[in-house]
This record gives sequence, C-alpha cells and structure tokens, in this order.
Amino acid sequence: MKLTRKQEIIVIASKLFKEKGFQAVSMRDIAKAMGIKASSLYNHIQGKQEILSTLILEVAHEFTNGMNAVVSETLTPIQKIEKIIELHIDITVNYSEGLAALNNDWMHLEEENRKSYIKMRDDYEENFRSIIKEGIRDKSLTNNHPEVILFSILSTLRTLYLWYQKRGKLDENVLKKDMVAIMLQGIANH
Amino acid sequence: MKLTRKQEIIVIASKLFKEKGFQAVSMRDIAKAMGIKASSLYNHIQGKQEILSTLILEVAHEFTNGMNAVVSETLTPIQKIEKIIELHIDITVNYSEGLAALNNDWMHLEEENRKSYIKMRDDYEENFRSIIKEGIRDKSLTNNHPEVILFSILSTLRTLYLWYQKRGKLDENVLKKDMVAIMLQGIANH
DNA sequence: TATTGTAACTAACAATCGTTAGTTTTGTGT
DNA sequence: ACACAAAACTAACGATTGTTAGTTACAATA
Repeated sequence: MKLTRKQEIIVIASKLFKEKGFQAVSMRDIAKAMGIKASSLYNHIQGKQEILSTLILEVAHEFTNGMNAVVSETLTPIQKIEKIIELHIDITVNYSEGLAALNNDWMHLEEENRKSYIKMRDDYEENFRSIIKEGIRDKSLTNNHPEVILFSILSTLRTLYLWYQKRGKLDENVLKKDMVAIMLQGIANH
Repeated sequence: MKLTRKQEIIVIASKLFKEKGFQAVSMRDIAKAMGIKASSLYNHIQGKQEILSTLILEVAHEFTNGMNAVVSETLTPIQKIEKIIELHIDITVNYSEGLAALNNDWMHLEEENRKSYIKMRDDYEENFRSIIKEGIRDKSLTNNHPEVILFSILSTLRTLYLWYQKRGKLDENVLKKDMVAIMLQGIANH
C-alpha cells in the first residue's frame, strides 16, 4: 500500500524522534530527511505538534482497543495477562517508533491531547490492575503487592521496543513464550 | 550538609529535566527556578552540558561501582541478582532525578561523555549477562533465553524511578522483598 | 493546448536559544 | 571603614526555532 505524503512525513519524523527525542528534532531536520525544505512540510501537515499527536494517539488507541478486547472476553486472569503480553509484543513490532514517542514525548503534547492521552493511559492501567487483583483474589496469582506486580510487568512490556530491534533473530512467538514464562513462573528454577 | 551553589543548580535543573526532558528546559527556566537570571548561572557552572554530564556520570559511576562490588563477592548467581536488585532500589531512592536524565537524555551528552557513558552501560550489561548465564549453566535459573531474562529484569529496575514516587507509602524493604519474589518466583501461584 | 491542483520553492518573521562581556551589588574578614 | 571575593545584574551576540506569505515547477485532466 502506498503512503500519502503526510504519512511519509510522519514515518520519517518518528524515526528521528526515536533517536533524539521530539524537542531535539527540528522541522528542518525532518525536511532534510525528506529531501525537501522545511516550509514544504506545511503543504501536508498543520505543524510539528500534529506529527507528535498523530503518532502518539494512534498507538494509544491501539492499546485501548486491545485492552477493551481482552477485558470483554471471558478468560481467567492469567489468560488475560497472556493476552496483554501478546498485545504489547504486537504493538512493539508494528509501532516501534510511535511507541518511543508515546513513552518519551507524551509530555510535549498540547493540553487537550495530553489530557486525553493521560486518560487513556490511566484507564489502561486501571483495567490491568483489576485483572491482577482478580487473580490475587482467586489465588491464581501470588499475594504480592498488586501495584508492584503491575509496574513490574508493565515496565518490561513498555520498554520492549528498546530491545526488540537488537534481537531481530528472535522469533516473535519464541519471544512471547519466554516472556510469559519469565513473568508468570519467574527466572528461578524450582 | 550544605550544598554549594553549583550543587543547588544541578539539583534544581535535574528536577526540571525529569519533568520535561533536557532539551525542553532552557537555561532561563533553570535560572527562574533558582530566582536569578540565566547569565548568573555561569558564575557557577561552565554551561548546560556540564549539568547534564555531572548528573548522568555520577549515577553511572554508582552503577559501575555497585556492579563491581557484586561481581567481586563470592555469591551464588541468585544472590548476586538479589544484590543487583538492591543496588537499583538504593540508587532509585537516592538519585531519582539523575536516573531520569540517564535513562532519557544520555544521547544529548557530547561525544566524549556519551562514549564513556555507553562504555559503562555496556560493561554493566555484560556483567549482568554473565551472571545470568552462570545461573542457567548451574541450573539455578530457568533455561529461558538469557537476553530475554536480562532485558526483563533490567527494564523493571531501570524504570522503577517512575513508580517509586507514587508509592511513597511502600517501605523500601517491602518493595525489595516483593520485587525479588516477583522476578525470581514469578507472579503465578504454584 | 489550456487549466487546475499538488507540492515544491525563496524569503522572511518574531521568538527563543546558549552564551559572553562588562558592571554592580552583596557579604565577609581585617 | 576598607578591601576583596562571590554572586548577582544588564545588555547583547549570533544561531536556530516553528511558522507564514507569496511564488514557481510539474503533472494530470479537460
């Protein structure tokens, strides 16, 4: 499928953002990477802020939709967690650069978009938290502090994009299997 | 203990960097937070870059020294991993803002400092990797891909600073116990 | 061939950036 | 009261920022 010029700009900008961060990339940097002048970018986009918000909100919606799908299924807490791990891996593979922007540059979103991003993130975490608490209640999960469990898993899943590229040789399914094993069973042999 | 004016600047700047990132904080922002003019900062520091490098390299040395101490002790791989978790928690508690800079803004270090930071980080990871491989060899650790184990643990430890503040009520020792349990035994009840 | 829309261009804007030079204020010890 | 050092100030610099206005090149369509 052929990209529109606008999409091309967003793809190229996202790669620069991932390397240097949103604030360190100028419109002239983006233009140079496209082989055009900075002012020409404005034939296709409204401004720098639009690039960032498009990138981040697209990924945020992927997470929200994915989580909603998981929640609405009738599964055990552990099965739901496995689905969530799968969701993160899929998004990491398909939206690596957007994920970097979401993790590192969300605070540079303008007021309105920042608010709706934070809302989506909070809702996402709250759904995840509920699943964990449910698992602790029915004794399928260990009785550790739910907040520590939540952040341990989420930290790993959220920074997967930093590692996935280096591990290109590692198959997506093998990665999923190992990650599920490590998070559920731990790394100690017993 | 009383801080020098230089140290005050670095403390205040680090808090701003943690919120907005290095590039989004101007010397005028830092000065305003200090209640002085931007040019007055130069009576105490060489420039913006010095603030960043001081912050990051200080924390990086903490990690290096801590890891060297762990490696030189005669402990089982699992005991070494516990020590490393402890190390990260300690650094998180004492250098929260520097840790944020290290994680998010290391790429804005100038050539020489960036190189030495990367060297320290690579050495750190290599030491950690060796411990994990040793654990897999002697069967005290599960036979998952060592790289996946490494990144799972390190992701959690490295982003702890993002969560620790919210969980102020959680005692440092309880946190350590839960994190060790989760990483070693997993979260599934068995 | 003439028209039209797309996408590039040049030139410039006001604002802000890190930093420097030179000067004045403030506080301390004699 | 005086000297001296520390630390603030004002003013400005050249560079870079995101963005706008107005214009030109080019390709497809009528």
